[in-house]
Amino acid sequence: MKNTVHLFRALADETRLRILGLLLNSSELCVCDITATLQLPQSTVSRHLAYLKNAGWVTDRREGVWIIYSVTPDNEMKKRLAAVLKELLPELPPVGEDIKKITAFPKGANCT
Amino acid sequence: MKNTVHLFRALADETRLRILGLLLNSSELCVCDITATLQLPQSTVSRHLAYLKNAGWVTDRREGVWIIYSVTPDNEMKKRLAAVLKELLPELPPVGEDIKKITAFPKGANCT
DNA sequence: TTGACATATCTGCTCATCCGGATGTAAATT
DNA sequence: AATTTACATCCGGATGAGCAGATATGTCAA
Repeated sequence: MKNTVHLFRALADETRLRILGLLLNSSELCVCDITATLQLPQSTVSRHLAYLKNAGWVTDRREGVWIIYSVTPDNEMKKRLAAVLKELLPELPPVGEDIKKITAFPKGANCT
Repeated sequence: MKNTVHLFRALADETRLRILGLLLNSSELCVCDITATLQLPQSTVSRHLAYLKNAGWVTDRREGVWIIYSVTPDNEMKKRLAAVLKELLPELPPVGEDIKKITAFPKGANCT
């Protein structure tokens, strides 16, 4: 139960919904691409990614210099919710814009 | 977007998930039945119901002395989420117990 | 109209979370 | 080893949410 509450609390924030919107539609992304897309301080993005990771919404893996995040629903509740979010989040104004932005530049374009 | 955040924030609380679990499986309930089932102070239940109402999850109507609450998803996001919650919330320990409790006594049994 | 009960709101407090700059850490390249 | 790049964490302040007791409102019944 506490996990479920934590799960929803992670969704109760605009920045985190934008991040999830991006990740659900891009399969995986590094922190710098997300930061560049959202136009927010890197510390803010990093903190929200940590929150999502802690709530079990995303996992990260290192690939050379970068740390790659992706959505990995590990139970039925998350899977079902992820499906709904993937479909409906892009209809929200900021998320739709974000997705357009990130598909406009090639992967890794914002990392040196 | 702010509505969506508010929507999820309403789900990020154990008491409110329990209330939704009850309402989704009982179609409609008065406050005193909910209070009796959850074994929480009436003011607490009332506050959370107001929160759910404000977030657009439930609506209320007066019927004599009682105020009857029910879940009324008024957009696609809420409809899809409600479907997931109706199916999966009962699997969580407190919600499952609550539903058993409320089906055990007849409607209105807790109101004078 | 008065009393009793169901429900809502007010109140004061605590605690969690948010933010962005600054600083820390880890890996990779030279 | 030193530097650079990518990312995480710490700090201090501000805001907002949660809580439950106390109080108010509204409805019915006598």
